[in-house]
Amino acid sequence: MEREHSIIDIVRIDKNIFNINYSYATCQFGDIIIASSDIGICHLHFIDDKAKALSDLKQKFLKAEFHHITDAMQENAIALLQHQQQNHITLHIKGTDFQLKIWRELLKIPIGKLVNYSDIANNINQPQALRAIGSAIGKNPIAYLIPCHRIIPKNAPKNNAVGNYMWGSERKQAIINWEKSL
DNA sequence: GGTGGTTTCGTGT
DNA sequence: ACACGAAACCACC
Repeated sequence: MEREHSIIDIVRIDKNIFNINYSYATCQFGDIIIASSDIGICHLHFIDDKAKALSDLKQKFLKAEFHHITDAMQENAIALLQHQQQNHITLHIKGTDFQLKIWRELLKIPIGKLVNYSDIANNINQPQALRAIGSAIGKNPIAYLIPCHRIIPKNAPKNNAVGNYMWGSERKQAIINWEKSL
């Protein structure tokens, strides 16, 4: 049997994280905060305000100690989202079984490809779970690397739209355009 | 062609 | 037990 090689894989957080490194950066789509445990990237958000971004992060991992450090895992992830390299990345995140299933499904969508919510529903054999899928995608904790920007409503092309996005449809459109131009 | 009600499922409360 | 969504579908206008 052929082993599946993915650039990105997901490990579920199954106990409290004690140490988290975080840093701020600017990428082609805006400012981000990125954080890592000793296992993998645990948080990546587009941000407007650093202080608020940090307090949101701390709120999510109440028992952890935070260190303002840029580590190799973060650098690796930032390089990957700028498509400057193809090293393997581990994401270390919280989620229900259903959410992890959806997020792993999103990781299969190639760069530049757009799919709709029905496609995802059919892929996981739950064609009626459309709204649940929308919610799960919206709760994705790792911006860009889990490519929620590649999911658009079924009639979006006809409406010349890209649908909703946690960090604004304009940014979603910008990311889609950028990937198309690669 | 557009609009509003209905179906449907996972989650947080 | 109940209400809420990053959806889709259908009937109706």
